[in-house]
Amino acid sequence: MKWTESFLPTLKEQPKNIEIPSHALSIRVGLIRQSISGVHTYLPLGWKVCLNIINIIREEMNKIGAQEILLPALSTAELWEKTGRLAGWGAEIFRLKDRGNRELCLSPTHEEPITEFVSKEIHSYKELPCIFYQIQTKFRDEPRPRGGVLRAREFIMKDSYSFDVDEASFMESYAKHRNAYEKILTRCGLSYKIVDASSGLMGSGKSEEFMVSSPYGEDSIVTCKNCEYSANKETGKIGEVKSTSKEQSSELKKVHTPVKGTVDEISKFLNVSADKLMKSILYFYDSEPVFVLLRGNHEISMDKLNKIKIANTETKGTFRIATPNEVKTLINADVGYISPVSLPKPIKVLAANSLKNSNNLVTGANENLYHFTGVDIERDVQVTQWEDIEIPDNGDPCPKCNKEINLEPVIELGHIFDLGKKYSTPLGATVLDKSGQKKSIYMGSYGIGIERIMAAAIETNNDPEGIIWPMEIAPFKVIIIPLNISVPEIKATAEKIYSELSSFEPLFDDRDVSAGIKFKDANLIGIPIQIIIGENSLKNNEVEIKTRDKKINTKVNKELVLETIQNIYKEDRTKFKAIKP
RNA sequence: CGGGGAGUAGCGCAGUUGGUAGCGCACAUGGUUUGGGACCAUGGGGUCGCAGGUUCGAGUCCUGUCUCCCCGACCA
Repeated sequence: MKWTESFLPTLKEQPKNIEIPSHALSIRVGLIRQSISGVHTYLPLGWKVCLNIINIIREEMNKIGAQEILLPALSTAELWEKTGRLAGWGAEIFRLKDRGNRELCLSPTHEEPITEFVSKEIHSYKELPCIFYQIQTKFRDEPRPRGGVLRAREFIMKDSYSFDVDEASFMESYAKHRNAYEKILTRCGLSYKIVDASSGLMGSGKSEEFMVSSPYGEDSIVTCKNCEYSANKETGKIGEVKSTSKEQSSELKKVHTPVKGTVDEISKFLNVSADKLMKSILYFYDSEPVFVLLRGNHEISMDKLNKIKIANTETKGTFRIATPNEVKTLINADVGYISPVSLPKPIKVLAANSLKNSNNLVTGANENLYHFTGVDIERDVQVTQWEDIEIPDNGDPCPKCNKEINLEPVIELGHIFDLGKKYSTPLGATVLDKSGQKKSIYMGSYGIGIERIMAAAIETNNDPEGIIWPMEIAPFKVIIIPLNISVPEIKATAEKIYSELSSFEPLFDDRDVSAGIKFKDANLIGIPIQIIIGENSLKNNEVEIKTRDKKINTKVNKELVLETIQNIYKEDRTKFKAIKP
């Protein structure tokens, strides 16, 4: 491709109001332009990168026997009602009406449409296992899009769905996907972590996420400094606190705290650290009030809480935080001044494991503007149940080895789910098994974000001058830079090299502009290999070959360019193979 | 949804007590340049986010509204 025949709008200036490096670079390099909040146009260069990523994904999906299809983006609201997800997605699902006033939506994901399709088409266990995938635009009305394509309202996802007769067979489909995802991300030049995750709205069982470490990531994972343990912050377990020798318990005392009842205010006022505060939050478990106790420096994990069954109740209920009015009525004090300590009528107490054996704590005194100090949880609180209900924090003990864990921000690139029969049962996707029995199909779903891969690749491969594309997703592998196109010899050499290298998708910077502009642009766009043709080296019949990652900077005879480039490319392939056999 | 900020040329910005709409870059034409974002000359480009209002007169003051960005809440 010749530069003068291409649309490559690079920007010299940093776009204003943009904080995230990959976002700013995407704009400066001319990969994307925002249309409306969270919705983007892909320019030729950006789309080329997306297509490269898509090609890798296609190859790896086809290798595991998945078949590509294309489901519609539009579906009826009714379909989503059948699985309860219309309400589950809430405002995040884009909805519209057709001319016949029928309620439609733009699919945010495709479990429902694919399951409906399969329910009509697949009837026998002999047709299973089966994997369908598609690469398609998804629509999610995110409350706050950010970071360019990192969190968008319209984005491209490869989503696949596996259909198996039983769990054992599903496990194989799942393992195939897990392996394919590892290959995809490795080929995209990313180093990733696979962590246990919360399946949230999507699934019912196990799920795992593919994460890339980045300070601009919106998710967090916990990893152990000592062992292999890692998980999403939401689901990460907290180990049992070591029974360290506990300090002498002081007497329970009621103190005047004429400040707001927040952890910050109270810890500042009493000059105690947040971890010495005991957060007491009133919830309703169905209709029964329950105190939930946390350490002051910890947050509750709703994901964990929702999995807990309160002892001696028959069925699993749901938790709902009490309203300020309900708190006032029940306790006669405001939120921030309540606790289960010295309550006239007892309320069930669900306490976080991290509070075990704790003493000299501060908590609400059930009277506005008063707190207790010297609380010993064993002595002063009737805990009915101990559970792991907190979001882990830096320094908490690892659930596997009890050493310290570490919180780390990450970008989520992929998420794979064990769906079980969550969709097949309500939508009637069944097969007849060997004995002629009707069985709901065992499903899995697997998503990976195309633009997020692009953004993550930029986020983890850039320097102050621009992007450093990983070879396989680079929009061009090679850029040919004749320093002065108006010198006939330079022009002729450049053109010759350009045609020699056609198999490497070279970009030929044939603009008649100063060398500085060409160097800056080449570094900004981040094409992996640069071939520089200038008068100085041409005197010795040589041209310069540099890699954008600065590892190679050499001069070679102009007849040996093709061979040199082939070697550099081969070397890069070897690197890829070395990471993942 | 809460808090903060911003909308003036394609991009980045200035615009004083209300008085003819500006600068840099980019763009076009001609010329000089050509190893790290060159130079000279000339030129095109704006209903100042939108709608009302005050005024002889509004980019500027008032009211409403839309959009975008940042922090938080929420969220595969």
